[in-house]
Amino acid sequence: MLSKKTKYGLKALTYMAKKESKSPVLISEIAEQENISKKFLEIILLQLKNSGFLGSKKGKGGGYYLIREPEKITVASLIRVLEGPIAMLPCVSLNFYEKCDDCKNEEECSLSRLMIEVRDSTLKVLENKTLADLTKSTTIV
Amino acid sequence: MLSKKTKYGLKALTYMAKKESKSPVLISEIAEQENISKKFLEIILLQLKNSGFLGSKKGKGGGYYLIREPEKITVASLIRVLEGPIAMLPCVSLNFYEKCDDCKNEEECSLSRLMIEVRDSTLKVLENKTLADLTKSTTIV
DNA sequence: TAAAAACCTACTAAATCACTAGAGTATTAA
DNA sequence: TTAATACTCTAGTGATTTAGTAGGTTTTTA
Repeated sequence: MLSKKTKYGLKALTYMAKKESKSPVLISEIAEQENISKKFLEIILLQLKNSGFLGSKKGKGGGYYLIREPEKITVASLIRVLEGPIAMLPCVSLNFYEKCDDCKNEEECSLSRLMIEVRDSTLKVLENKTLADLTKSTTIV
Repeated sequence: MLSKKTKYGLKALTYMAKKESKSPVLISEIAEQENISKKFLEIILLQLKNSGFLGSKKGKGGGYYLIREPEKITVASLIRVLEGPIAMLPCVSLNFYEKCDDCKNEEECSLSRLMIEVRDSTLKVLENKTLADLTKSTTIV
């Protein structure tokens, strides 16, 4: 399960990507349009800025803006920043690997092979979807 | 991420499935062999019993035993009992559906189509893997 | 009847989640 | 230069979940 933070983050970015104009978008505008608590969204957008996805401008006419093109931002990379690992177990995570403390040795673990399979099938989807894909209307598909 | 409860549950069941003999297996034996806290494992196995995967016998010579054949128990069904939803968002879960409170209407949600895709690719793996698959050695594969 | 083993009740410390309050700081338009 | 704007930072909070622990009860078998 994704946390609300991740869900909100993805929605906010999608909202920003949908707007063609490159002028900064207000936190409050996104919060209102997407039904997200403004204060909570502040934290999320700041984190996305600190991880290099967003830029910001203070003062009147300010707001947040995408730094890279939506086509170049994979959903996988966003989930990793907002949520953490994508794998179901830390011991099969590519980016957040942690050793199992209950396993004698990893090669013998009955779960790891399966969990690697799940991870790879999830990544196949998430690494190939970008922010740009999220902006496309879903109703017709 | 799966909770330790789910991980332990899957490991414990795999351990039981690996033993050919149909005689009951002790909680303490599983706990020791799989490095799981015995008290915590009690809770887990009880839950698996209450959801119809295990039977039990009290007193000397007692223990837990699998009710169905390992080949007939999908990993997906176990995760659903131990962990809950497999989907990344409640609003795209097949078995634990919950409405989004921030979405105006679900058809327009930018995330749902993607999350359905992730769900289906995960299920494709988990619905087709059984406890019997988990008992097979992973080293040679 | 004694030991074994599952079962049950209750509790807990720590972490995480989903926020909220309020002050601070940088920018810009008037 | 002042006032408004809008991001930034610090701090805290209530609810929930996680991962257990303690200790006693019931049932079964030898």
